[in-house]
Amino acid sequence: MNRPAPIRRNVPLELWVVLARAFDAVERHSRASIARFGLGTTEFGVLEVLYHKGELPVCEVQRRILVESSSTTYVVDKLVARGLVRRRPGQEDRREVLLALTPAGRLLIARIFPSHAAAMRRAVSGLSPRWQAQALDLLRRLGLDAARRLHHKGDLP
Amino acid sequence: MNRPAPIRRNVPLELWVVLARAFDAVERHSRASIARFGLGTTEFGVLEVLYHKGELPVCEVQRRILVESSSTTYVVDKLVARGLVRRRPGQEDRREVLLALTPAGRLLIARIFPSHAAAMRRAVSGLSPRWQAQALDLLRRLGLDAARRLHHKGDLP
DNA sequence: GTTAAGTATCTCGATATCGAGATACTTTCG
DNA sequence: CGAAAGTATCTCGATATCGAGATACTTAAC
Repeated sequence: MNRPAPIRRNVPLELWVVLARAFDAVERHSRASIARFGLGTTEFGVLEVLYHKGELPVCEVQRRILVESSSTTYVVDKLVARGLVRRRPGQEDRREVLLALTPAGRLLIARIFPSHAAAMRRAVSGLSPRWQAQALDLLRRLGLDAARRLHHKGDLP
Repeated sequence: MNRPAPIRRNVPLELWVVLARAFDAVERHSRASIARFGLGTTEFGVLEVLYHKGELPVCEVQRRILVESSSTTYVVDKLVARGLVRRRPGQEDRREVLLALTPAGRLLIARIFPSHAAAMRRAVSGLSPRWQAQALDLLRRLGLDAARRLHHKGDLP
């Protein structure tokens, strides 16, 4: 009935599993925190990036919040409808649409961001600051390399 | 033009960002690998857990693949329709529905799993085995603690 | 033993996300 | 210049996922 204790198993596969689990658990914290303010995580992401970076073209926002372009349009539509974000045609590059917070949007995100940041601090507080920094470094390397490999087509034989 | 080098900024928030980015990048590898076989990641997840654990009640499968119960029903419906999985009423606990692979399902997952595992090995190969083990440990601690905190209601003030 | 609370599964409606393709503009290069 | 390739955004249809609630069964409490 017992399998013969696969001591050092498949580390890469296990790493993928714990990565997914950790992301899921932390993301639930994020989702719950953001839901307090009647926003979805993607909507919050747009507000937050505009809050910290100022006016940006849609494509720049899209790259930062990790959703496809059609979803970005959808979410921005909702934020514009709620009067939190405004669109403006790009000046130098007329393909672009520039996004910025409205005063109402700025007010909202300024009010809720600190509380959300605190929630996220608690969410990752299972690691001490020292280990958080270590995890930060490892995850950055892992993510950058995996992203780089996505373009190397040779990977799927 | 340069900001004054915010040397050690908000580590928890940055950790959350790189966690999300790393998950996204590795998940794209997973998705691309699985798409080769005409399956979605959740469908693959069900096949894989039944392949490695044998017959299981729906709730057990659900816990492992990290989706809500209604989505599990939806995905299992599709797999049953394709003849890859079968349902069977639970014996001891008659609330349960037991899931198991059909011969066709077992054949399929046995055929594709090794190739997918290889793809995931490449996806996380930005870290050496030593650092993979370190990341595994940190992510496990991070995930378990974050999951534990989800029930502590005191966290959102 | 009866009731209450808990758990497992499923149904149904709502919605967030995706992917393919359309359009408009920009950059590159012969 | 002018064509071709590349990029930014949006539209539209399809679908995966969720959340609330319904049903059936089990466990715990008294």
